[in-house]
Amino acid sequence: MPKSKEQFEQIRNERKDTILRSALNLFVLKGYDAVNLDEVTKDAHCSHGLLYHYYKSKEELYQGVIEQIVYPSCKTMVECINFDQKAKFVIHDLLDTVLKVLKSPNDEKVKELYLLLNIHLQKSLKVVKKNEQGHTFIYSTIEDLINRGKLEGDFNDYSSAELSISILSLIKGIAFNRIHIGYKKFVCPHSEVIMEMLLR
Amino acid sequence: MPKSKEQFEQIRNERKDTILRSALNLFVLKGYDAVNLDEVTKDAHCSHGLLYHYYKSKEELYQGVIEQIVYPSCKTMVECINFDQKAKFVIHDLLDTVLKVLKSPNDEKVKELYLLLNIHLQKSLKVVKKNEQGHTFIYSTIEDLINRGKLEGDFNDYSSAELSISILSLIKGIAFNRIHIGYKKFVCPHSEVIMEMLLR
Amino acid sequence: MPKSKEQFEQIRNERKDTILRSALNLFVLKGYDAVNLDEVTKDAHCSHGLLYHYYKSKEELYQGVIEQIVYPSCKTMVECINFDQKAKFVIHDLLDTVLKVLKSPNDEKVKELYLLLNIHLQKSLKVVKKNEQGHTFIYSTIEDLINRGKLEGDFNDYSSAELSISILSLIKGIAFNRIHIGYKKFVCPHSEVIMEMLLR
Amino acid sequence: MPKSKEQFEQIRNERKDTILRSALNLFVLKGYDAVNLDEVTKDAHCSHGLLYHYYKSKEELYQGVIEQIVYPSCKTMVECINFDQKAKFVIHDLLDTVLKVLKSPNDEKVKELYLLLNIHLQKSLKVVKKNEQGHTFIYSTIEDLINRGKLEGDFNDYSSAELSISILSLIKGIAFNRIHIGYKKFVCPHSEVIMEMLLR
DNA sequence: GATGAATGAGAATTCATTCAT
DNA sequence: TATGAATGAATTCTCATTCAT
Repeated sequence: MPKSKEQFEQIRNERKDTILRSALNLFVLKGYDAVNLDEVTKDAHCSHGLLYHYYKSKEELYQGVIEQIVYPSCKTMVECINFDQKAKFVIHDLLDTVLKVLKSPNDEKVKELYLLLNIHLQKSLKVVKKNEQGHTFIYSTIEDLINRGKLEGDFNDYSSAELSISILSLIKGIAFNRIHIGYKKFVCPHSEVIMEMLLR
Repeated sequence: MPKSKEQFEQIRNERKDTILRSALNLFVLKGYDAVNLDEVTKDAHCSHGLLYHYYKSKEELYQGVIEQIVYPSCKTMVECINFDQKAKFVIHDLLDTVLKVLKSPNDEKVKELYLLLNIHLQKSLKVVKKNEQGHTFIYSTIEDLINRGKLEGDFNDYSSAELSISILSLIKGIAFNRIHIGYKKFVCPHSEVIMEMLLR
Repeated sequence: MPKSKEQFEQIRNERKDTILRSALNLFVLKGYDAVNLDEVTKDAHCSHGLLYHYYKSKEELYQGVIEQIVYPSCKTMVECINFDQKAKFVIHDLLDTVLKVLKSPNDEKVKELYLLLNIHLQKSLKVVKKNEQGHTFIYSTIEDLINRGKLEGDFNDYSSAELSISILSLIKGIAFNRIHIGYKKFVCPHSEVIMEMLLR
Repeated sequence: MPKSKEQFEQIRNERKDTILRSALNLFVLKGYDAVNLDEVTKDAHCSHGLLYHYYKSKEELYQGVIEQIVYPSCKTMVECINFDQKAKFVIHDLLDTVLKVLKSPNDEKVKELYLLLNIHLQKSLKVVKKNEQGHTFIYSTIEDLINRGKLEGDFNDYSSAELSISILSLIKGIAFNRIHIGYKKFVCPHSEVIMEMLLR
């Protein structure tokens, strides 16, 4: 008697998730090109065949990581933020959310965030091209918030583009440190330090 | 008419330099692993044989890039800074120097700076291990300056480690943008914006 | 209400037939090596497990196609021909039978015929080796008929081997066209044209 | 002192030719899909790397075989035919040329001819798509000749399409036999037998 | 009888590196 | 010094086949 559709579905999802987790981990630590699929299959305790059963190529595996893990997870992170407050509080909350993740010992979350901020490192990959808008979306969201904050009289007069780039560059750099230095040695700036760049 | 020793020496150096330049360019744009030496030789208009005549391996080529181009060039950038002023002026000058490079259309200099800030991306390479101190040296230099600035009463009370990491992360992130967005679209923050994080 | 043995038997046979049909179709269109069993299972709406339940290997599947479908079907085609007439009428009838199949829009029959004529394309397969006699049987049947036709004074004096090879090569080639050009564009020669090669 | 351009060119061409010859041979005998590149490299006494140095993929190798060997060779075969005679003589000459090749013990030429007539077996390959016109060109050339022959009063009244397809199918089938049966057992029809189909 | 996840050997492809000249 | 052909190990990817249920 064959398994029910639901049973198969579950097996599939669990296996795919294991594979994606291993892949995420390695992609973050070594970079797309330096990862070889042997490592991934070993880490995920599966055969090459199975990996290719689920993902047609290395590139699709990367895409799976981004779309199945990174995006949903990062969406959840942001969802609890109230965008109806004054802009300075929104940005402060965003920074706090991000820094909280980075300060936590939960490497999984950190890696997801890192990858979100650094997908475009692999410029030649389709997923990346496909989501370039996604990336500019983040930028313009921040920029809009900064503009709002200026109208609300809280932020200084430097150009919003300049300020948003500074904020995001900073976060990206910090995430990078967190990954490559590790939880223990990592020193995390307070959100207030960063807010200094914006506040008048 | 046989060439003199000096002439040979010069040809040698010019060829090596061409190769290093091509390599630098590609390493920055694609990352160490994604670069294949065929591209390098094509870009440098030389044969595989010649490349291997000068550099024993891909890794040594990378090392050559770092030690023959990146370090000397970055040293020069910093040399004109007067470290005897008050710390806040030193840091301001440093930021100005860096931002000036990033704002200029001179991609060569930008790439050198970018690589300086991101060598440690290739953790497995010998050069990188060898120069980890180099990297920590940059951090501690900044941290020392910040400590001095605090004593001089100019900087706020956030931990110096935190502040130096913020500053460097920020610069790294900005350099990244400059590289991947290109000269034309690049928006560069003023050093004053960055100084806001430090000043009380 | 449990199914009776006959019902099971029927389900079995229907399933096997669906699989063989899909396989036949793909083998004809793409050739043995280019077919992968995934396509077959998808086309036949069955699982890998089931396919392997019925046929122990790709090769046995091919064999099944030949022995369960191609041979019986082609036997039937020929059965209605009266071999007691004069040879020239037998050959004419054979040609007409074959050309009628090729001219009809019934792709199934066309494919069966095509495979009959081209089994030996897959020289390494067991079925093919096993049935090489089958193939030479066709040749010698034609050759015998031609010999008879000569004695009956109807055919010209070219060697029978030569003539039988010509006839069969021609049919094979036409069948090939029918398959790869499709029903609509296919132009079919009249049996009389072909008979011209034989008649004195 | 490096080799001169001409020397390199010659080495290249010799090696490429060896590889193409091995490939041609195997493609003809086993079919595109059944050939594995290991056999090719072994047969050509070269490494995988070298094969890929010259041909970017299995498909390009096939293309090389067609364009570098098959086409030029077949062009040469046809070139010595005088197209200014009466159509029936042109066709007769064409048939003679082809049959002469097939009857000769020179397998190389036979294989080239075989591949010319059967490229379209690999429908999915680019070369084949690209040269579909090439194939229809052959058909229409023959058809035109037959039309001319009709006007000249030499050929019968069956449709030219039908006649040209018959002629070509026949040749294709005979070539097939020659390849798979081998020089020794091969029985070749006289061009006169074939002409019977056309002549009134 | 039936399912589709899982395997692994083997095929295609890439690329750092060597070598003869 | 300089060339580019040549290598082969490593990597990506495919697919016939097995297996637990």
